[in-house]
Amino acid sequence: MTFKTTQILEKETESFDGLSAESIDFFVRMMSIMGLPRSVGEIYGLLYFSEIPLSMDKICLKLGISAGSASQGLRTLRKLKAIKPTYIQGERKDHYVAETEFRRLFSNFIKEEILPHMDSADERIKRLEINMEKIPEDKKEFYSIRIDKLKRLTRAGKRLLPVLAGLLKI
Amino acid sequence: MTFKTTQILEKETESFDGLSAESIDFFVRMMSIMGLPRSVGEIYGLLYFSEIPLSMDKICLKLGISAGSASQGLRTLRKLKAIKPTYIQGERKDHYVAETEFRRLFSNFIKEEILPHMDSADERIKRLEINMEKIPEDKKEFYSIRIDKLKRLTRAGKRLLPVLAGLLKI
DNA sequence: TGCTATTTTCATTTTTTTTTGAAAAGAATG
DNA sequence: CATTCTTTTCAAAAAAAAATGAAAATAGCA
Repeated sequence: MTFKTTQILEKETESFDGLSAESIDFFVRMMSIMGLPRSVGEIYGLLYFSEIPLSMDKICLKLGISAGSASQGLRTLRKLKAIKPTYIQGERKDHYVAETEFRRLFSNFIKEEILPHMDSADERIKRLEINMEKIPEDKKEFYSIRIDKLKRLTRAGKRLLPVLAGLLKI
Repeated sequence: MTFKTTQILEKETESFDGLSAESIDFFVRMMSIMGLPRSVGEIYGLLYFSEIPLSMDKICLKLGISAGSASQGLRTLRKLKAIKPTYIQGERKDHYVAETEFRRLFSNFIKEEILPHMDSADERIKRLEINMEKIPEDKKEFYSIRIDKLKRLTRAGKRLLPVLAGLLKI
């Protein structure tokens, strides 16, 4: 007893079951902690609990999102290697399955989304040091201690974050 | 040669120097990665490079932000223990200094902002399992493998994240 | 207690982010 | 290589998040 659009004849249902709904909810929240938009979590959540690879238009249909959103979301998930394009015999459209190894997912998230910020942080610290030159001698100590802390922070971040994903055995 | 408002007579300058500007820039970006609003980064960045404790109205004045923003931002920073209220002899206003031990800062961030999400994730997983009951026997394996992965993910998160801050020696 | 200084709250406004949808670009097929 | 199917792009719309500012609440002092 599933809803079908009149325009397109589909073999699969257009709506999703309770399991998918909960899964989508789960990943929408998780991705939102990671600063990723709702649509990205929705797509991943749908794929995570799908036994078969889904095409973009099926994703739009099931989630009720626009082609633009789906295209953007799939791009983001591809970049994070959170989904895999899968060849389907005799199908023209791309089909996607979820990458379920979270270790890989987080490792890519750190590499793509966090570490680049660390590099630009380094540049900002360099500019801080340039500004230090104008500081009177007697006040330099306070500032250089603080700048040192920032340096150690970015160094620790760059070292620690990649290790973090490695500790996940999932 | 500093700008002074006509209404309020101040001993300190209202504008901030290049060092503060870079510091604010640094923390605005860092906090934004952590999902915290601009104003929070601005306040922390200002305090981080201030030799003296600052009152809320001084913060508003220096950053050009509203009282509401400052109040909200200070509340957030207090909750994260990223700033310390400091008693100043003969001053009625609260004054704040930055907590510069990043370890403590991140540890509180994880405790306050991340771990609560893990708990609600657990509840969503419970709901997933309830939905499992309606799944036909022959399809159960696929779904229970995936649910298991989610369980292990939240368990790993709850164990790993608190350790992470401990690894920082800053 | 009453007065004043300070901080918080919150409805409204502003800004930023995300989504939409239609047009453009890019494949694949016959 | 022309046609059709599919995906991407991007300006505009919608939604979400953050900031404002004035009123309310709170705290400190005489």
